[in-house]
Amino acid sequence: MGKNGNGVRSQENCKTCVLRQFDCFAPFSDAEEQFMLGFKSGELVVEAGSTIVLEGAVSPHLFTVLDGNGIRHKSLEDGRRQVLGFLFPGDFVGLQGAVMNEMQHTVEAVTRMVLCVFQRRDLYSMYVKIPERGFDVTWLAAREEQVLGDHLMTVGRRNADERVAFGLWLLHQRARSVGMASKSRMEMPFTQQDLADALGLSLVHTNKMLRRLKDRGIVEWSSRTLHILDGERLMALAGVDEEVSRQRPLI
Amino acid sequence: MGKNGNGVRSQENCKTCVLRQFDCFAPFSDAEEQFMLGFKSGELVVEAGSTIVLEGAVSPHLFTVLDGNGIRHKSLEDGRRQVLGFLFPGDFVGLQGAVMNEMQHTVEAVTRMVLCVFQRRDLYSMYVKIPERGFDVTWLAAREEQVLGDHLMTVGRRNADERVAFGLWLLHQRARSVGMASKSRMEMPFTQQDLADALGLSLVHTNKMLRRLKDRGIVEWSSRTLHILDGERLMALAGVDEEVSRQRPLI
DNA sequence: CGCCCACTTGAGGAATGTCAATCTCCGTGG
DNA sequence: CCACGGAGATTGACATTCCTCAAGTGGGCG
Repeated sequence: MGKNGNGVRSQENCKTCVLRQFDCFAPFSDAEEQFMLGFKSGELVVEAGSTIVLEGAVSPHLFTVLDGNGIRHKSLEDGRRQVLGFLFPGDFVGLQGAVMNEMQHTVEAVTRMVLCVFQRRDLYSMYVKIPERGFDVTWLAAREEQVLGDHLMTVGRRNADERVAFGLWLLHQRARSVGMASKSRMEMPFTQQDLADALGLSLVHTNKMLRRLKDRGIVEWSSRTLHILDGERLMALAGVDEEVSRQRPLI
Repeated sequence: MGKNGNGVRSQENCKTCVLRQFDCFAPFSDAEEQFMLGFKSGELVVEAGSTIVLEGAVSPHLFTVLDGNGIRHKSLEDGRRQVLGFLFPGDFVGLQGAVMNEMQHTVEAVTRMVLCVFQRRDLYSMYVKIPERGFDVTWLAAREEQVLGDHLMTVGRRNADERVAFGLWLLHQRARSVGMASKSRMEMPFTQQDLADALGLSLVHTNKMLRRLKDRGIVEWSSRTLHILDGERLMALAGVDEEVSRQRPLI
């Protein structure tokens, strides 16, 4: 796994991609892999805290997260920040910029991240050469819309403890699907501020709700680790059902 | 314009589609029209209050709104409702159901609506035969994601008067783009409850914010009509810039 | 050792929600 | 023609949630 100067690493085989081990991703055909190899233009490694794409900017790149975590967020002039989503391995980044022209949110690395890099200008040819993959991209966009819909519902209509429960459940769920968490334990890369900004709550109030969840024996979050003490009650409070997560495409 | 029994009307020529008159939609090539004629499977007319697609259901159809208004919303068991968006002519409905398998929100007619109907099973063939249109569908999905992101930002981080200003500005903007409003006046098909549910506010508080906006000479909403009294201040309060709305695809 | 960042906790206040009463249309039936 | 009823809008009083401010604590790292 060679690495050159500015963080862009050399290409690798997509079949052996580290993400392929997880059964949450749909398998690849040979024809697909053939195309994807040409589509992939390199790998990018960024340190924690780096901005990957900036709101309002036009980027020539698209990414798939290979490793690490990030967040997508928007900010108002006065600094109020809304986190739109948390990034995990397998997530596709920058589609908005590729089809519209400009990203309407910022993407930032929370830990060190490794990203698979694509050229925006090649995206359309994918629709022509491998329509199935084009369809997959639409699938991902529709999925993102669904997730944002849930998120909006949570922020708009649930109260603070429900929101926090929802946020923690979501993070745990996502981490588990890519092997970053066990059934009851998760290494937490995000801060309480990140969570608060995702849920439309203040940091202080979020902290108090965490305290309450701990007192109730539902979850405990301390020293960068999240413990799920009572998954059933967490899900009940979050207002979610057990997810029968079918496979999703991986670009 | 023949109409048969249960509200499904006969096909028409897409070039003469009522929506083509608006320059917010990108033009059609002949090849595209050829395909779209085959893709279109009919028209559907529904009365105000009807449900078009139901959360959790699998529908064999996709729609483009030809006339009228609707809302997309989700509800919790206890009745709390979140409006995800307002539907205007040109909007594409049911994509989630077509690519995933199940809609995660309900779509409901607020006025009498006319919809152009497509078969879900034909969608994939569009990607194969007219990749450009497949790309357009992705464009629409990405756009929807962007709009939901703005919406989430508003609900999560703006206070009540900003939210109401944002909601009214958005409705006016959308209505204008399809000729349903003048620069300072709009026929309002939605209720204050709809707006409140979109903004994550109670009906009562939304009403009080409307009162305040009226007292400040910014907007006035009475007897189903919205008057924009001071567009500049409305936009400032809503925290938006003048939209340089480029053309968008019409499916 | 000391600083910085994330987290924690309490106190007080502002924003928003809930409840309840009333009003204004507008359509329907007598 | 008028009485009635229902849906949406409006307003005031009061309750609650959540935010802001302020003052910590605790651990990691230079």
